[in-house]
Amino acid sequence: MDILLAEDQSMLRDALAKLLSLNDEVKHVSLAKDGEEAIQILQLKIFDVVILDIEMPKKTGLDVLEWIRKNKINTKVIIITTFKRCGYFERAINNNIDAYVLKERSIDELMKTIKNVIAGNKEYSPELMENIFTTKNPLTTQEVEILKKISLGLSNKEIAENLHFSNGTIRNYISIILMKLNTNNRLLAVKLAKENGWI
Amino acid sequence: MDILLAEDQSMLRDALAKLLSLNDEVKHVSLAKDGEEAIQILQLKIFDVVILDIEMPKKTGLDVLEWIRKNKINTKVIIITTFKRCGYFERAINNNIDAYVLKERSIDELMKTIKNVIAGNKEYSPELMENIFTTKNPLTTQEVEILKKISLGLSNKEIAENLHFSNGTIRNYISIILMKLNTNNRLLAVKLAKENGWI
DNA sequence: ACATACATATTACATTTGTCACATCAAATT
DNA sequence: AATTTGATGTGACAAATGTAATATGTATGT
Repeated sequence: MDILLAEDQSMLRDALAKLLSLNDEVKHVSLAKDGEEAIQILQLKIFDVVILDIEMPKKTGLDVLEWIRKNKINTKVIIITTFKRCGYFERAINNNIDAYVLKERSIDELMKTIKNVIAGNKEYSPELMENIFTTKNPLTTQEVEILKKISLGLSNKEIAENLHFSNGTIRNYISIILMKLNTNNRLLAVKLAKENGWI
Repeated sequence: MDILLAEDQSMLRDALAKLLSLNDEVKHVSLAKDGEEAIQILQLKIFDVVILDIEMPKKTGLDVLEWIRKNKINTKVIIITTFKRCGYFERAINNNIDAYVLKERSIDELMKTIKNVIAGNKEYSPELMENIFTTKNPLTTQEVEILKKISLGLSNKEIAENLHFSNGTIRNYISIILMKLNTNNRLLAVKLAKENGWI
């Protein structure tokens, strides 16, 4: 088995690589420290399995997943992440992810998952399956865009200039965002959206 | 060497434990999944080195460190963390930490650090030493308290009620906070303070 | 062709947030 | 005893934020 492992936290990347290599069935483990590097490596070589962390600099694991599917790279993809963000999970599912597991698992379980996806099976973390239908992101792309600006600390006026809208339009959008999220100020909206992985 | 490892993320805990155990000099690695568990285990057994993650449920690694020093437990303590928060670092230094390293290191380096502290040396991540003097928390305890409330999304009025002050007083405090942090709205202040580990 | 939805904008308004100057009182300092 | 300092409060104001009703042009569906 040839494996590509993309994970930004050196210690975990290093540890996982060493432990995976100890396994007889694993031929070689390539490493990437961010999404961009992962994509570069994927263009040079074929892997049986690609293991992606989500939150990485440059490009996220989800970005890499989308790139893999768009370019029809023939490989299994496993997402490993700390975060129980349903938004992340949803996006992964939409891109036909093979396995989605939380870092709350052990290495042995990860090994099992790897064999499992190579055998052609899917494997989703059950904790996430539960919530998936209840907490779907209610915001449109535009609204998400605006909420992201808010989360950076921009004022309405700044957002308006930034996105080439009138101040009033932005205020309207924000009003709708607050209504949808059932919050009554921008800070709460940002907090809620972050907790759910929507921004 | 007897080692206690406290880390909430199972995958990393598991991986680190396995790799540390592979080393001949390591006799046994005990595991804790949060700060509270770590303290319990520390009451039962003596360790040469305790390795603590900071952000854990129940009690943080810094809480455990403080407990160790207060109870005069004879052991070396290493903090490993993802976060370059100077506030964290400051608190660790004040409690006579033996080593403070970022998770951006490899396992081999961690092993070196362990030997190093057992030999009686200190080891601080150099990235953090640079900033420590430049970015000291300028806020008073009261101000931090208020900023925390803000970060939860409370309005001025709510904070006032919550802390038994007048609305105006809270506004004054916030005004001072914004001035100190050189920001012009509450969201930016929260963002900045979080990035620096002040709240 | 017509109705509907969508994105954008305007206006007016109420509320919240942030600034500033100053008041009060108690505790600490000189 | 007089002064300074710190914590708390007030009032007045400007600016930002949030709400709501409504308008307009474009695209979409039937």
